[in-house]
Amino acid sequence: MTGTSPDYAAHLRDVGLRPTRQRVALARVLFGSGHRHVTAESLHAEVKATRIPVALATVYNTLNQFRDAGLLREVVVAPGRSYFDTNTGHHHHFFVEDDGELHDFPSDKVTIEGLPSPPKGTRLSRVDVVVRVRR
Amino acid sequence: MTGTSPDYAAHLRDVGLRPTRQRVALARVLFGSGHRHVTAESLHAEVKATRIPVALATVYNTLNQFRDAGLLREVVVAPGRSYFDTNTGHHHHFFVEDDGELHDFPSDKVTIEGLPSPPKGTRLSRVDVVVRVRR
DNA sequence: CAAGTACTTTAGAATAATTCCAAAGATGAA
DNA sequence: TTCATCTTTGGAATTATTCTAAAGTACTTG
Ligand SMILES: [Mn+2]
Ligand SMILES: [Mn+2]
Ligand SMILES: [Zn+2]
Ligand SMILES: [Zn+2]
Repeated sequence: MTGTSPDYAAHLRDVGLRPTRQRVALARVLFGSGHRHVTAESLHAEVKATRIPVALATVYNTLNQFRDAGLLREVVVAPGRSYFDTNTGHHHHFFVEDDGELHDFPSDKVTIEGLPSPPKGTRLSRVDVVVRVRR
Repeated sequence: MTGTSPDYAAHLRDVGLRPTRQRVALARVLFGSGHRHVTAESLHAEVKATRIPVALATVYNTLNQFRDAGLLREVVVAPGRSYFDTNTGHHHHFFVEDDGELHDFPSDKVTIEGLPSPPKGTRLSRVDVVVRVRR
């Protein structure tokens, strides 16, 4: 073992969320290993497998809260297909259309130049690049 | 008046679709004026306003068929928010997060360099750039 | 630590977008 | 015209997500 497990309760308090049993369990699964792309359903299944009771509605609530708190980023790639991404840094995605897989790629090698300025009255929020590929 | 109205029936036959009354009506609304971003609902409302009876299911069927035939492109920007775009040429989008508006911008001024090669076993299908902005 | 209050979770109902179904209708090849 | 094939349609079904109101938990304060 290389390190102690992070103090998720403290992290949650930091962003203004009470460290409830289910929020901590969700955080553990989400942030315990490398970066991940999950759906509400897939995350729900995973957490239930850890024997901690969580309702699907709670998973949705929590994912939305984590997103709003900046802990997660939401990526929409197809109708009815919304992923939550634990990688909140600058990066883009490959989306494999056949099976719905999502893969990160770093944005530091990618240059996007010549973007027009935002429509008047608006300010830039984020630039999403999705590279769609097929098998 | 500057020109005769396009022969939508012929266009439809060209892509292997029977020129039914509703498909022609939908094509007319979709392609009769400049480029558009429509939802199934909005298009349904528009066509019904022309006094041609169309079921919402038919609008969905037709939009999917037109998309598969390459007459339309589908743009997904938010969960539950799918637009069909009559502009199938190379271009990208501004998405105004507050109100869901979508605006085109040409891709010819934009340079995207340094994209990594697609994951093995896949070939490139399309690159979508969505610039999210806020009011 | 005991209370009390505010915040959370939850099951299930509700919504919204989209697809499916089987029957009725339209299209076009012969 | 005839007939097989393709389309349309209303309504039910599906899927993703949100809402509701009641029951449970976390923090503040005394
Ligand atoms: Mn899912
Ligand atoms: Mn819509
Ligand atoms: Zn990612
Ligand atoms: Zn467009």
